[in-house]
Amino acid sequence: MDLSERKKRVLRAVTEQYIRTAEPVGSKSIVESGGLEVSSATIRNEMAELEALGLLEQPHTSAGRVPSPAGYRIYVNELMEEHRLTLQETQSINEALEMKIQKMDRMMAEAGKIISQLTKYPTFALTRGSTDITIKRFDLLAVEPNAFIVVVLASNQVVRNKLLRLPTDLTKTQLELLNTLLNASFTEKNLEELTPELMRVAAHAAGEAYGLISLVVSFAMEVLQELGSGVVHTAGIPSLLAQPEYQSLNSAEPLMSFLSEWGEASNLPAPQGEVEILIGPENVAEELKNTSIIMARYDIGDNMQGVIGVVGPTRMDYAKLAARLSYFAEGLSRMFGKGELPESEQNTGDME
Amino acid sequence: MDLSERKKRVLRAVTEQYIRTAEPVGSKSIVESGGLEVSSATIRNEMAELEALGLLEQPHTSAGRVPSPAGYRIYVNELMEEHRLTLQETQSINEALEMKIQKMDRMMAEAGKIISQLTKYPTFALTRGSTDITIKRFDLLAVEPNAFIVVVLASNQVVRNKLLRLPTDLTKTQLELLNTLLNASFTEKNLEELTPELMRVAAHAAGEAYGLISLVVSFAMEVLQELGSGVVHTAGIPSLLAQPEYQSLNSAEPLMSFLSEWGEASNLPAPQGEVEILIGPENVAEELKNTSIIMARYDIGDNMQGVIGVVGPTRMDYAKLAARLSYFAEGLSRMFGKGELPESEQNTGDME
DNA sequence: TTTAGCACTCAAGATGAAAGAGTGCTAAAG
DNA sequence: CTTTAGCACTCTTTCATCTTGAGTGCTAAA
Repeated sequence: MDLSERKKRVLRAVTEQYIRTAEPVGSKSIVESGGLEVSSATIRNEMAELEALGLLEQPHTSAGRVPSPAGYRIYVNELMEEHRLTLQETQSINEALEMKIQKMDRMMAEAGKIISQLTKYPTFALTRGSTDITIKRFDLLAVEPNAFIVVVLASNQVVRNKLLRLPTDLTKTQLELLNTLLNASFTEKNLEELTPELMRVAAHAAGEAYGLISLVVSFAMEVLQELGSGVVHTAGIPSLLAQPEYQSLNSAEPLMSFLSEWGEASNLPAPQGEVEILIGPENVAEELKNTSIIMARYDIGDNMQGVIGVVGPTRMDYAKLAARLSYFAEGLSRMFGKGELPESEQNTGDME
Repeated sequence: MDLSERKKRVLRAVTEQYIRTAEPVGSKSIVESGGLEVSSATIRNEMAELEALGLLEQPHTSAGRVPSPAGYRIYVNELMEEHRLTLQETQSINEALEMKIQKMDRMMAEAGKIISQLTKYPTFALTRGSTDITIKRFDLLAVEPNAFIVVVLASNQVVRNKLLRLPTDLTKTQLELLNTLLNASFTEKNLEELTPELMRVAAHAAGEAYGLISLVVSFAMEVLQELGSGVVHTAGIPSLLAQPEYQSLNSAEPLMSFLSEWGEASNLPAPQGEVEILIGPENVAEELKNTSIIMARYDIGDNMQGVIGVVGPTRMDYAKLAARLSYFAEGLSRMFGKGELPESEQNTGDME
C-alpha cells in the first residue's frame, strides 16, 4: 500500500488520536493537534480519499473518522513508531519477574496478572505443548501396604505425582518389581505409543496384574496429555469494563464470557515473529471479531513455547503494549530458557 | 420476631414475587397472585407496618415494596419452604460428580464451573486449610549428579514435589544421608516449628551444609503454607451480567473485580451449619454488602473442609440454590471423605 | 377491622427544540 | 491542479417539558 506522505500522516494522526480519546476524530482537531500545516478542508479531502481506500470509516454521516481494521493494519505495519519503555516500566516488569515463583503453572497465571495490572487489559497466557514428550522415569514410593506414590519425570523436566490406593496389599518386593517393569517398558514412549496393547504385553511378560500397571500408566498418560495440550490462563477480565467501548453490556458480555471460558480449546495461531498483532476480523474466534490481540512468544526450554498476550478493543495502544509485552516475554524466556531444567519445578535460584 | 400470620404471608409473598421478577412489588399484584383473600388496601396497611418494622423498603414513594435485608433474613429463617430438587436436577448434579476428575484442585475448579452453569451465578470454591498439617515423609530421588527430586507427603495425604538443582554434585550416599536427616528432624513438625534455628541445629549436628537443608525445608514450608492457607477458585463471573441488578456497569464492576481477585485472602467466616446464607450487610467484605452468598460445606477427610458457594444479588432464589448446593456438597463429601486417603492425588476409582 | 374512593407522588417514557460537531460541495485563490 | 474559505446540510446529543401509569397514604363508610 503506497500512500502519499501526507495521507500517511493523516492516517497516523487519526489513529493515534483515536487511540487516545476513543472518539471519532474530525478534520479540525487534526490540524489543531499540529503536525500538518494545512487547513481542515484539505484534511477533509484526504480523509474522504482514505475512506474510499477503505482505511477509514465513518460511524455516521456527521461524525469524525475512525480507522478501519485495514487502516489499523497499515498503522501497525508501517506507521507506528517503536515505543520506548520508561525506566519505571522496565523496573516494575523486572520486579515482577524477580518474584520467586515456584511452579511454572503458577508463574503463568502470575505473569498474566502482572501484565494485566500493567496494561489494564485482560491478558491470557498459554503454553503450547508438544506431543513428543515422554516419561523419563518412574519412581514408586511405598506409603502403606496398600498405597504408594507414583512420581513421574517427564522429558521436559516436569515432575508429577499421585497417591495411588489399591484394593489389595503389596509387598515391598512386588513394588520394586513393578517399578523396574515400568521403567523398562514405558519410558521414552510418547502418548501415542502407550497403547493398551503395550500394557497387556508388558504385563503378561512380567506376570503382573494388568490392572495395577494400567493404573500407573494411565496416570502417566494423563500427565503426558496435560503437558501436550497446553493450558490457557486468563486474568484481569473485569478491566474490560473500564474501557469505553465496553460500557454497553451487550458488547461486553459475549467477550467476557468467551474469555472466561477460554482455556478449553485454544486455537490461537502461533505467532510468527516475536510479537504478533491480530486486528479485529483477523481473529479466529467469532467473539473476538471486534477486538484485537497483541501477543508475544517466549521460549520454555528447547521444545516448548508459551504465548502471553492482551485482549482489548481494536483501539489499544499497540506500540506501548507491544513494547511491554515483548520486554516481558524476553524476561520470561530468560528465566525459563536458561537452564537445562527449564520447566515447572525448577529451582528458581533461591539457594543461598 | 413474632409477626401475625397474615404479616408473614405478606412478607413471604413480597419476597417470593420479588425473587421472581426483580421488580418492587405493589399491593395490588399481591392480591392478584392469590393466596390472600383481602383487598389491596388491607395489604397496603400491612405493608406499611412491615415497613415500620424494618422488614420492607420502598425504593421511592410511589413504588412497590422490596424486602430489606432483615426481611430476607426472616424469610430465610422462618418462611422459606424447602425446595425439592427435580429429578433432572439431581441427575445433572450426579453426572457432574461422576466425571473422573483426577486432581483435587482441578476438582474444586470443576465443581465451581458445574455449579455456576447450574445456577447461572458466579461461584466460589475454597478449601479451608489447617495450620496443623505436617510433613510425614521426605523422599529424595536422584536425577542427575547435581539435581534431584524432593517428594514430600503431608499429613493430610497431599503429595508435592519439586525438582531441585544444585550448584555442586552430590553422591548417592550424600543424598541418602540428607534424606535420613530430613526424615529424622523435620517430619511431624508444623509450619511454626520449622524454624531456621531448627535447621541450623540439625545441619550442624549432621555436619551438613545449611544451604542444602534449607533448600529442601523451604520447599516443605511452602507446601505447608499452601495447604494451610487454602485456595479460592471462582467461576462464572460473567454470568452476573445477565442479572438485572448488574445491568448498570457501575454496580457490576466493583463486584466483578472483587470476585476475580478474590483468592488471595479469603476471610469468609466458616459456615456453622451445613448450608449458610449471608445476606447483604451480613457480609464481611465491603464489596459484598449489596450481594448475598449461599454456601455449603463439605468434608475432605478428617481435618479439612471445603466450602462451595454462589454469589449473587440479594434477590436470589435461596430455597432452590440452597437445595442444589447442599446436594452437591453432600456428593463432594461422599467422594472425598470416604477413603483414608482423602485428598488430592487420591485414586478416584478407575481401577480396571 | 376492612374496604372503597380519591388525591398525590414519582419514575419512566415520549416528544421536540436547540446545540454542536463534522461533513461535502462550491467557488475563489494560489 | 491544489488548496482554502464559506456555507448549507446531516446527524447525534442534550435538555426541558409533558404525559402516563403504577403505587401509595389517607379518609370515610361499611
